[in-house]
Formats: sequence, C-alpha cells, structure tokens
Amino acid sequence: MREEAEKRQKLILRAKEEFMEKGFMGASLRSICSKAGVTTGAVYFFFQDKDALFHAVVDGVLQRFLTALGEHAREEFDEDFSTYRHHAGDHDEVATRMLNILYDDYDAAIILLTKASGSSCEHVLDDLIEVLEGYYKRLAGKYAASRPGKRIDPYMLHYMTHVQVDGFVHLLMHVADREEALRHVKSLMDFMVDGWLRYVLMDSAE
Amino acid sequence: MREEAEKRQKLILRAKEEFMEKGFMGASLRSICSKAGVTTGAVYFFFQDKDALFHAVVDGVLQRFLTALGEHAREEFDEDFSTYRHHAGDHDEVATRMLNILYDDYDAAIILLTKASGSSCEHVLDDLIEVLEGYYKRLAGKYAASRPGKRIDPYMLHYMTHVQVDGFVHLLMHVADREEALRHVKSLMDFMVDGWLRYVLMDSAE
Amino acid sequence: MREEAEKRQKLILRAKEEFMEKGFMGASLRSICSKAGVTTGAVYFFFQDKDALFHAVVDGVLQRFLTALGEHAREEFDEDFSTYRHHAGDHDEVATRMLNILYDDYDAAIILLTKASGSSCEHVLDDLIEVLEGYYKRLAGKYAASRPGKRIDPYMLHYMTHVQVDGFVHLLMHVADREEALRHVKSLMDFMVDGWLRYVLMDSAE
Amino acid sequence: MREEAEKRQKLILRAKEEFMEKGFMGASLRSICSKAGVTTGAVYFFFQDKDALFHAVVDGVLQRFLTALGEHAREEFDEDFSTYRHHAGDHDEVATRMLNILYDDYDAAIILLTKASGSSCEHVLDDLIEVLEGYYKRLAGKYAASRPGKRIDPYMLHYMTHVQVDGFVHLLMHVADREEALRHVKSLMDFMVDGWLRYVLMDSAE
DNA sequence: TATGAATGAGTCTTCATTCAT
DNA sequence: TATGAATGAAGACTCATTCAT
Repeated sequence: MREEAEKRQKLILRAKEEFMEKGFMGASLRSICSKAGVTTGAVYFFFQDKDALFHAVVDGVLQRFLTALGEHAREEFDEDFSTYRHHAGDHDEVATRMLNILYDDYDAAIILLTKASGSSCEHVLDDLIEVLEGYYKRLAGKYAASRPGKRIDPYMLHYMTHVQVDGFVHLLMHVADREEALRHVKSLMDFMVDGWLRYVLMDSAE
Repeated sequence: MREEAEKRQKLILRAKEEFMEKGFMGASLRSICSKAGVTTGAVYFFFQDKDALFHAVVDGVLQRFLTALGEHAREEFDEDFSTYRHHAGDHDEVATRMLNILYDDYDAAIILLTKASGSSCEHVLDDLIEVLEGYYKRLAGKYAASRPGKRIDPYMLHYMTHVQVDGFVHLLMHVADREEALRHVKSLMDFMVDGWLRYVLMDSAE
Repeated sequence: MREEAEKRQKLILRAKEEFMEKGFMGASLRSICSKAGVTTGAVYFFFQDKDALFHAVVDGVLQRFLTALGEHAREEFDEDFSTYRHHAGDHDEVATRMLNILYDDYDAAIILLTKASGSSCEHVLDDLIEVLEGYYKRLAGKYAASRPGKRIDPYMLHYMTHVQVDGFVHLLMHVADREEALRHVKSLMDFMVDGWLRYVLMDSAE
Repeated sequence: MREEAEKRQKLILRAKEEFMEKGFMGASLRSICSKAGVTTGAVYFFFQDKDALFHAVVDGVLQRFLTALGEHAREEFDEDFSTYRHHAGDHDEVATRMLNILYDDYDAAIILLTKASGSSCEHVLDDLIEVLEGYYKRLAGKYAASRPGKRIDPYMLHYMTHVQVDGFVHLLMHVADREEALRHVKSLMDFMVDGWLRYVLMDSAE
C-alpha cells in the first residue's frame, strides 16, 4: 500500500538502466528482473510485454514533450507575419522550455530518442519530424504569402525540420550538463532560423 | 574456385538484403544462408563471424569514402586562408565526389550509416565526426589566426561537423535518386558554410 | 453475500465460454478472470483449482444425466425378458429424456463430453461406457438366458455400448437444434437395437 | 552417413512415446529432447516446429491410409448397383486392408486419430468423414436411383459415415492385437451395412 | 572445400498457483 | 471476503557458433 508498487518502480528503474546500456533490442528481461530482484513472471504482472515496459520508462517525457510542443505550435501560429521580423533570441524561450523537459528525465529522453530501435517507439523521431514538418509547412506558407518574391524549397523544409529536431538530440547526447546545454541552445536556434530564412524561404529567382 | 567466390558473393548479396531490412542485430545468419542457398557452416568458412560478414558488405564504401576524405583534407589544408574568401559553391565539388561514392553502393552506404547498431561499426558515424572534427579544428585555427577578432566556439565546431555528416546521411535516406540528391547538395553546403562562418568562427566580443 | 454468489456465477459463465472455445488444457485462468472482471486470486477463493472450476461448469449435467441413467437402469432391469419382444420405438422415451438433459445445458454437455481432455473428467465417456457396459452385460445375460441358442459377443457388447453413447454425442455436436435432434433419435435407437439383437446376441452356431 | 540421421530417428521415436502418453498439447519438446539425448535446439534443425515433429510421427500412416482409401473408392464406384445385392462379408477385404495399414504403425495411428488435439491434424477425423461422406452421398444416390421407393436420410448418411470411421478407431483403441481386431471387423462391417440399407436408404413412405 | 549436424545458452512469454493483507 | 502482487517453472522457439568429416 504505502510502498505502492515498489517493485514496479524498481523494475522501471532497472529497465531504464538496461535500455540505456544495451538499447531496446539488446536489453534482456531476465537481466532486468534479476537486477530488480524480481522473478521473470513479475514483469508480466505489471506490464503487458517488453514493449510496454519500454513505454513505462519513456512515456513520461514523450507526453510532456508532445504537450509542450502542441501548446507552442498553437501560440506561434497566431502571430502576424506581415509585420514579423526575426530577432536573434526570438525562439530561445520555447527551446529552453522543450530542452528542460528533456533534461528533467535525462536518461529516459536519451533512451526514447536513441535506443528505441526494435520497440514500437523506433520511429518517434521520424514521426515527430513529420508532424512538425506539416506544421512548419503551413507556417512557411503564411510567411511566404506575406513576402512577395519568396518561395519554399520542399526538400530544405523537410531537412530544416530534421536539423531542428536533431539539434536537440545532439545537445542532449553531447552535453550532459543542463546549464551548459541551455547556453548553447541560443546559437543553435539562431543557426536554424538563418537556415529557414535563407534556404527554406528562398528567393523566387532561381 | 570460381564457385567459391560465387558463394561468397551470393552470401554478401543476401546479407546486404537482410541487414537492410532488419539491421545488424535483427538479421539472422540462418535466414541469410537459406536465402543464399548455402549451409550455415559456410558463413564461418568465408567469414570469421557475423560481424565480419557485415564488414564484407560495408567495407567497400567505407574505405572509398575514407580515402576520398583523406585526399580532400590534404588539399584543403594547403590553401592559404589569409587571402581566402568563401564563395557559394566552393565546396560543391568535394561534396559531389563524396556523395557519388555513397550512391555508388547505395544499400551498403545506408546499412553502414544507419543499420550498424550492434556491430563493430555502430560508431562509424561518431568516429567519422571525431576525425573530421580534429581536422576542422586545425583548419578553423588556421583560419581564425588569419582573422583577428575571430574565435572558435568548440561546441558549435563539434555540432557543425555533426551537421555536415548528418546532412549527407539525410540526403541518402530521403532522396533515393542520385541526380536529385546532387541537386540539393548545393543548398546544403551553403547552409553549412554559413553556419561555419557565423557560429563556429564567432566574433571575439561575446 | 449476494455479490459473492454473483461473482462465482460470472466466473462459471466465463469459464464455460473459455472451455468451450479452447478446451480444458487450452483455457487460461487469467483470461477467464479478466473476462469475468475478477482477480486471479478469486478463482482460488471460490474453487480449489482449475479442475474444480471445470467441475463447477460441468457437474450439473453430469449428475442429472447419471441420475436419470440410474433410474432407467433400475426400471428396465425389472422387465420380464422371457416374454419381451422388441418393437421399434420402445426406447424412444428414455432416449428423449436423456437427450433433453443434455440439451438443457447444451454448452456444458458439449464441454463435458468433448473438451475435458486434461481435466479429471477426461475419461467420463469411457467411465460412462464402462458402467453402462456392466449393466448391459447383466441385461444381455438375462435376455440370453431366456433365449436358448443365443450367446453374447463380448467385443460387440462393448462396442455397441460405445456406439450408443457416441450416438448421443454425435447428435449433440452435429445437431444444435433440440427438436431436430429429437426427431433423429428414433432412427438412432432403432439402429442400435438392431445392432444389439443381431450382433451382440448372436446365434450360438458360430 | 551410415547412421543417417540417427538422432532424427531417435527424436521421432521419443516424440511418438511422448505424444502417445500426453497428447500433442501436453507433450513437451524439452522432455522429448532429453529422452532422445539431444539438446532442444536440435529439434529445430530437423523439424520446423512442434507441429512438424508431430507430422513426422504421423504422416506415414496418414498417407498410406489416404492412398488406400482413394484406390478403394475408385473401385467401388464402378460397381453396377442395379444388380447389386449385399452379402455378408462383401466389405471385409477392404476393411482388412485399411485396418492392416493402421496396425502396421499402431502407435502412430492411435496418436493421429486420438492425440492430435492442438496440432494441425486435430481435425483429420472430421476431414476424413467429410470426404467419405461426399463419396458415400454419390454412391447412395446411384444406389437409390436403381431402387425405386428408396430415399436417403441426410443425417443418417452423415452419422453412418461417422460410425464407420469411428468403428475403426474403436477397434484400434480397444483391441491391441491385430489378429483379434481382424476377427471382429467382419461383425463391424455387417452391422454398418445393415445400418446403411435400413436407415440411410429408407423407404420413401415416411 | 564446405557441409550438416548439433550445441547450449538465450529469447520472450504464459501458466496455474500462493499468500500476506 | 477477496485482492493484487509475486512466484518459479515451464512453454516453444531462435541464435550465433562449432566441428567432425
């Protein structure tokens, strides 16, 4: 009661370690269980299968990230682009918010984004990019409409979306310290906005 | 004798298909052998183990890529940066050369770059980036030395190296057609050079 | 208290469905419990084990059937065979009575007779035949004693008992509709009585 | 070479014992392997899965039985029914032939016919009956056509087919000795032919 | 030269059952 | 009274690898 699903928690904890170390496919339920001091069968009381255990590790960050992303998308979409001018640092606040979510459950975030191969999450990144791309396409459309002489390069739009997502992943994987990561995020965002304005929204004269 | 080489070749061919479909870990030697019409033992006659078979599939592109990279590095390093000015398109020729190497053995390149998890090649990308980064660091040093008021941001140097490599991978994975890929590579390179000049080599006044 | 019985009942109901679908061995207590909206432990509160649950499903028909059989045996055994002559339809009434018992709990009857493999009931049919055979042996003995020149073929006696029981099972499994089954039972009984008179009680001259 | 698949044979032998004892579902590959002095993996070298192992035990009898049945069907169908009169013993020869096939691989026959539940053979008996029924329906049609005033009772046609097949199974299971079984088969066949002439081909006046 | 048989540890998963609470 | 957590042995099956021949 009080220790409410203590073993469940321990199981998730050890699973996180194992997934971190060996990835989804490489992870062994046996190994996880023995580390958690639990018999193999126990996993199947708490979770439907290996994949569900993976979700238990990873769903938290994923949901928070997705929610934050949805909110941001709604806000940004309401801006008036006819008068919009980009200033360095414009996107720092959002980026910081998103990054914080990832660093709040650092290991889970890394597992979700880089160790999911073989699980039902193995395409999260691609899915995320696809969603974002759709959203950015509409945004870029609005922007281009208010800027005569501008047109969109579809490949670069897809690529820049990828770069954006990948930038976060790169930060996460190469900068363990949150504060340091937050310091870098500014350059990152400026670099990406440059990319957008120069290579996605290109001059019509091609 | 000729048969020998034939079987070896068929084995490599089917392995390529299997690795492409399921990745290194997911691939089954049994399945490869049966597709190749060869007994299980045969793999171990021709190759030391699963990993060696993977290398047989992948080493060709890897070596050609590495060699080309080495040559390029030597050339570029000899330029005189005191008089250097970047022009759009400067790097297209190199990029084209590298990209062609990848498209010449398209499947092997994709396998090497995205399906190697679990094999001894699983860190090729990281290794490649590390090598490149070292080379770029010296290059950037030279450049900065000839440009008073410029200094290098180490994280962005690492990140830009990553972006550069990742740009190739992205192209490879999302644009199956070589000609189309070659068309995009120009924007890609310009975008990256921009990144270099603005975010890696930043103004000293920070 | 009322709830208690309810849960027990629901458990039996779902168990019946599961046994029907997958047989005793194939049935899963987990699956039964979850269908019944009850915890796993509950089965072991209400029943001793899987086998006891099976009995709970099946004992009703079995007891009613056995009782009816016993009554019939007692009646028939008291007849005077010295004056007995078989007429078509003689046994219809009994057969109808027995068949009705089976159709009154159709699913349970089918489970008992054809899905019990692995349970302690897996030999009910054999047991039933054995009991019946003993009874028929005495009956046939009486009959033969009053008919000089007749002797009994022991194998055919056993076989005819089997045919008799099997006839019921066949009806049950192939004719879901009770009325239709009752219509067929006449031919069935006549066929069997023929068998008895011709092949079980055969002419001594062999 | 000489001992050609010695272990394969031992595996089949032990599997036969295990299937005999516990049925298909109840049988454990582990147990079979350890009895055969072979590791678990070995089964999967020789057979695709548990079901394939079952087939290896059982396919011999099944094929021989089916072949013999097909031949018999062809012969019998060519008879001229307008002049046909049944004599006791008419079918003994066929019955003997079929029975011999079953007794030639006694255990396999029993396993196939009574222990197959859970395997892909679990409906052999039903399938066999269905085939036979189709054949008998045509035969009975021919016969009835040459006998005015006769019509066919469809349920009894199905049932008699079942009785026929079941008669063989019963013999097999209750009479281990082949000679004794062959002695009984005569009564059995006569009983069934009686059934056919009286209850399947009934007088039109119903 | 290359096979085919065999290994044995490993995979995930399911099971009936138990018992403290 | 009945639960929910947990067991532990067993299930079928797959794997990369080895080695006598």
